[in-house]
Amino acid sequence: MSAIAIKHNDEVVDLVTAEELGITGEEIELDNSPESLDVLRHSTAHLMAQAIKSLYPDAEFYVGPTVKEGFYYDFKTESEIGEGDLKKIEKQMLSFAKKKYKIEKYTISMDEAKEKFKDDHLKLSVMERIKDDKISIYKQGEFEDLCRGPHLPSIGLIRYFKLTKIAGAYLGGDSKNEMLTRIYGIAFADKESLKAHMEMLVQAARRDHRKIGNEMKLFTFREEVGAGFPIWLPAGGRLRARLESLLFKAHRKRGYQPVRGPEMLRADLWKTSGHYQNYGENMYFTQIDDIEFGVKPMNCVGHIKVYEDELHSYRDLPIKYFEYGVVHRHEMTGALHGLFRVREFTQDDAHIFCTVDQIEEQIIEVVDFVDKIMTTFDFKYSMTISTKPEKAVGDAEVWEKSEAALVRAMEKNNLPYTIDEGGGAFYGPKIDIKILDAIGREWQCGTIQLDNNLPERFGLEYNGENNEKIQPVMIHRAILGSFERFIGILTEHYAGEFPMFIAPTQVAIVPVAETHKDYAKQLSDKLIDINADSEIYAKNDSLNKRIRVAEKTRVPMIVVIGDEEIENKTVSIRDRRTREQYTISEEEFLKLIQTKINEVNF
RNA sequence: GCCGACAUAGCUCAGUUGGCUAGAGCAGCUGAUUUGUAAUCAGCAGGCCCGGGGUUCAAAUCCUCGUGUCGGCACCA
Repeated sequence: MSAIAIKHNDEVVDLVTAEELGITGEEIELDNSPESLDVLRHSTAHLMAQAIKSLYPDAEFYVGPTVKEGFYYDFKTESEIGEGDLKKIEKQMLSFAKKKYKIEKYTISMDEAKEKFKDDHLKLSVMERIKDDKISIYKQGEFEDLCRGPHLPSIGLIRYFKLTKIAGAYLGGDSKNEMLTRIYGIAFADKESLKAHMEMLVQAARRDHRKIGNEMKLFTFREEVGAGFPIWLPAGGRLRARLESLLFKAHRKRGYQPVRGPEMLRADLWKTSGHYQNYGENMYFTQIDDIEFGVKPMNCVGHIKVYEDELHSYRDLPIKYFEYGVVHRHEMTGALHGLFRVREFTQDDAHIFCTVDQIEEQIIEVVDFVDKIMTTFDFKYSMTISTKPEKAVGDAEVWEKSEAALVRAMEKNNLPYTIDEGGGAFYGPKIDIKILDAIGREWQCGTIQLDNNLPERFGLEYNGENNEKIQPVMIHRAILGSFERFIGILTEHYAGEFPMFIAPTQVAIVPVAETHKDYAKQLSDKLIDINADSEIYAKNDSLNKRIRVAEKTRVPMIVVIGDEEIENKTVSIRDRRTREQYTISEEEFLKLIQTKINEVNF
């Protein structure tokens, strides 16, 4: 093996550049190390561009970087390119690769470059973004492209790649600009890694909550109902109810009061809150008797009205209201995605009204709450504090105090966090919780936001020690984010194999023959008494078939009941994963289920 | 919203260059069988081929406008 690039002062430099500058460094070989793959994929992107150019001579190219999952190239052509054309492009790429063109490099001045590419409006707009007055050009065969590199010494080294997706993308990532065609691809140093990657994609697709939700009959969508409005089916309803009741208890323990605001409120209120002006595009409005109403996109206003229902003393604070709040948001059609992005969803929403001095302890409590939930579900998670943005409202001192409280809460609990400088909402700083699922994907779910704006707008107050009127701080927080999104994530996280305490059905009971049906029913009733749902598989099918079906429904536990079990008052348990069987007494079995259900407390 | 693809039975999918009564597997129903740990057998039923409109002697198939879904982009208090 020979080097494809070198590492000089921690920077990956390709061989032509190294020679040009007369520098040396640690050799990088063609393997699956991050540095090597980056070079390989970058060159593969160029090879793809070369193939596209030869197939579609009018094509103009924008940028072709490497990304987390491979590479892409943005380009423009008058021809229509569809998914079916990817194969054709791949073939062309291979035929170029076989010619083993060397990848050459030369440098020209910005002015020369502008002259050279004067008919290529995409290249010109790339150059606008470059500050340097020198432009390097990489060339392979007839094809050349301006690029910073680094690249492989020859395209002959590119063999194991695949074009994966074709899509549209706005020039410069701005929706005001024209749309280009983008093709995504992936490349590896060897065949096995490519194969493994493709297999990984298949596995990820198997976990897709839309697919599993359909198989397990958790939820569905219907064209005639409308896009983005999920329908919860019985199995999904049971799962969700379990989650709701666990969480309800957890809130009560922490002193939250269940409340409920109306689904629609007068538009004037949304003007007071600022939603009308700032969020109106995403809201649904209607008229009732000539009065305009807005369907709530958030629950805060309802909770504010609860707060306003009586006078509060500083002795009462903190006051915590929670609600499984159904909200409606007008998401754009293209954004809708299974349960992850819908137009109607239910938040596990709460608002804490407290004094400025209480912020820190409240944050600590919420963060602890978050931790309990996330570890219960085996999620790793990370937190980001977002601070004051340029466009912000409210008192500078309160901002400072609030931000400091968030940071202190993290530090005192020894919690790792990152800071997103200026990423806060206009009304206050926030902590976002990102969860990491079983296959390493990140999801934004929960959020904790400090708000001084709404208390101000609504003139909220409490009586202080000296009977003075003080404005409380409002903390918005959701831990799951929404039941829809969270259940979608859980589904993918567990690949549908939910743990006992939230599974739609805890036990599948399979009676061996018809004579054992009554006993199965009795057992099922006993399970209901301990809050476990079961399903009896007594259809006129072979035992094998019924066990197979039960396995496929992903119930956590299957018990088989026949003469022996009835005689000895036992159950024969079949473990879902290992397929092992063992027999325990009915009493032990019920206790086991009960423990498994109750062991979880947030 | 934008670019591209797709929409056939409850589900997963066939259906040729436009041409006979639109097929299969699973699920469902009926019957036989009563099963000891991953598919017993036979029969039956099931379709406005996403919805309008058009082209044609003839449309699931071609065109067009919607709706929905998928992959991205943009969006995401």
